[in-house]
Amino acid sequence: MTETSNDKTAREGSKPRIRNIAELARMAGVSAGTVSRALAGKSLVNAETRERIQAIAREHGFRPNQMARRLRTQRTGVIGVVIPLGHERRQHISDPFFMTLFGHLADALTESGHDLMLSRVIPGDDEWLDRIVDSGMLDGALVIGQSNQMDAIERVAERYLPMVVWGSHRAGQIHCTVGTDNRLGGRLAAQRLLDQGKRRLVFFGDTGAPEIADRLAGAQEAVAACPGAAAIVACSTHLSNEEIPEQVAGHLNALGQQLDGIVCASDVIAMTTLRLLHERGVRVPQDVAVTGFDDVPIATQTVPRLTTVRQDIAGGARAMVDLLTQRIAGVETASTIMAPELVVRESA
Amino acid sequence: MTETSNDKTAREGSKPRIRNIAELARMAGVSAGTVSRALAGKSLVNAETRERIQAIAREHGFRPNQMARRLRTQRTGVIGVVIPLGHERRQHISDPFFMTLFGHLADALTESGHDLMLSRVIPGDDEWLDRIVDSGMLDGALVIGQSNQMDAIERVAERYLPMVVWGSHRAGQIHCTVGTDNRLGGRLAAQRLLDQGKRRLVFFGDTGAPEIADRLAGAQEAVAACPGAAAIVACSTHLSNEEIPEQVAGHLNALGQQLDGIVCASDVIAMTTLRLLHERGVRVPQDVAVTGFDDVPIATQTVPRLTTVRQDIAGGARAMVDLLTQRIAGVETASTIMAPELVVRESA
DNA sequence: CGCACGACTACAATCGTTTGCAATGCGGAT
DNA sequence: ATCCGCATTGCAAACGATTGTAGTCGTGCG
Repeated sequence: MTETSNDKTAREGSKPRIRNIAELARMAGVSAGTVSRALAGKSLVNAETRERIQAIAREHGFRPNQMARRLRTQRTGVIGVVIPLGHERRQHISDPFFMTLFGHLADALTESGHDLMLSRVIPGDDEWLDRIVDSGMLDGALVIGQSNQMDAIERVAERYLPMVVWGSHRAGQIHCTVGTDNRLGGRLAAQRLLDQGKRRLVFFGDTGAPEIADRLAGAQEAVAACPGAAAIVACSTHLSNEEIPEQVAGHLNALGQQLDGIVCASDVIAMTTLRLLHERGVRVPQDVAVTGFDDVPIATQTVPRLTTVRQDIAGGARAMVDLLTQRIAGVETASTIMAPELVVRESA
Repeated sequence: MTETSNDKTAREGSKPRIRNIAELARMAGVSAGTVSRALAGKSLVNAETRERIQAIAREHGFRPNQMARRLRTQRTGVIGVVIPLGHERRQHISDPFFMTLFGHLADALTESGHDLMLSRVIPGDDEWLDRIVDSGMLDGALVIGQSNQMDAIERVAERYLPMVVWGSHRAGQIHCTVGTDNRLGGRLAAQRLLDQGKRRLVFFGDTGAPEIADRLAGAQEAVAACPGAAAIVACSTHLSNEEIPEQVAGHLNALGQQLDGIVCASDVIAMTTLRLLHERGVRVPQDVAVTGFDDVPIATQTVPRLTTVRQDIAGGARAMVDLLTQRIAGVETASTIMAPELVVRESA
């Protein structure tokens, strides 16, 4: 304890902290402007002075104040990542899909030299997104999921270019999205079940979000095109972890033997469904087949392993950052729709 | 399309954008200082003028420039959340435990009126943390996991007060941590297996991180105290999702019938272990019992449901934010060690 | 020897707020 | 009538960097 204090004092004594560029300038015997240029590594300053200045800065661990720099240059290097929790107020952020996407976004942004600022918002009014993009500390915004906030997003997009949204693209929509063809994805999932001879399909998911609604629509298309298949039953199931087990259990009880295939709107829902079916002694996929959606990492570790519709999350994250970079530069980009892919494992 | 453009023009025409406080001041016929006070809702300005100014601001969607504000006030309202990826370079961020903690941190910070800036760093030199805390845009920093970077963290803690770290607390350590008593946790897990009559225990985890090393140490203690139990076998298993299946499979193959209990360093490792045991026809928990660690949400949805050591993640997040708030205010706080809790489900 | 030029470097304006202090105006008390 | 205090508001100095422009110095060439 005592030693520690001494060390600390000694260390700080040898390195009086430099507060700003002017102080460093005084120490180096030059002006503030020169220091600024030297630290930026510009060639306008004599190589020798530059080296000397950088040496002092390194020695004292000096780092120019970012706020001042950003105020002056009018660019922050910060990208806002926004997760609107419109239809899901609880722990949405722990959803593995969002987290995986978020992780890849963090990677891509870091790589392109940006910082990432997270905002989780529960939209209270219709100004929530305005507040974020007008905060004056963002070079651009990435919105993860449209939730039920299409209107607010659309309105901001009319005037704010550097924004890219993960989600569905609807005809005539102004805001730039990156997303999977959810309708096709839903169709692929349902088709797989139909191909396995299933005829009484059920859909678990919350159609309040446009992505999910599209998945259901796709599944319905597939069923409608299959003679002999019963119309698909849509069961509302929230995405939040706490509520899934209870809701899915409720659906399963209510439906009884009335089903032989389940299209789940996400892998998390599917995982819970698998467990509940197992507990009821229902064999998967023989008695009931189950498909997921997303193909998050844990989908490969379920029992049985999950047949699911894969979204290219890493590719999507890269696309979002690419598009955003262009939009920051003033280019008006078009939306990107990625093709989903059926990954057949054991559950269907 | 055409309508859209018109709408846009009309909208923008009716609301010329206000660039700064001075412009607003001119419109309101007052000085910039008054506007500043009015927008801050201070009582020094006449209630009537204040209302008028706020009305104009609202009308034009004006929001004071945060960079300037922060430069002037010398506080950013931003907390940095840092995830060092020292011993794990790949997709560590998608680890459910970190994500759950991260989500709760985001909640707690939002609630206390802070913004959150994420930095994932792969420590290349020993200055990575210095760069972050000296960036001049953070009021404080929260470090998630010590990885193998104790030294760098410790060095920064000597001079930088507003920092709180999730992880282990070692004697004489300067930096403030919040974490679980990992040694006790490891002991609880191993003891559970011993209580179930298991005698040949194995540990899966990467002891490069101090938390994990503590868990192993605890498990070893329990085994050492049990007559007739074989010394625990430690198998290095990385935390990254991609590598777990392969490594665990390798361990299981190598060990053959030599084990009847597995202490996993995380729920994710446990989940994969369960699946691989299932594929090999090994019954859990009859033939081999398995424990996890963390009690993340998915632990309740495995087959069979996972017996695990629970960390109070939500409580930990709150504690981290509380301590950080105190440290920002200049108080030197002590570390918090939370008690782990054995959650018995089906796997052990 | 003088002048022009190149290479640096100093000076000062600027970014948009916040905030201590001074100034103004008005009403009431002496 | 004078003065004091209170409630407002204006003024101007920070905050700490960046950057265009102007100035200085030494050198090479005519």
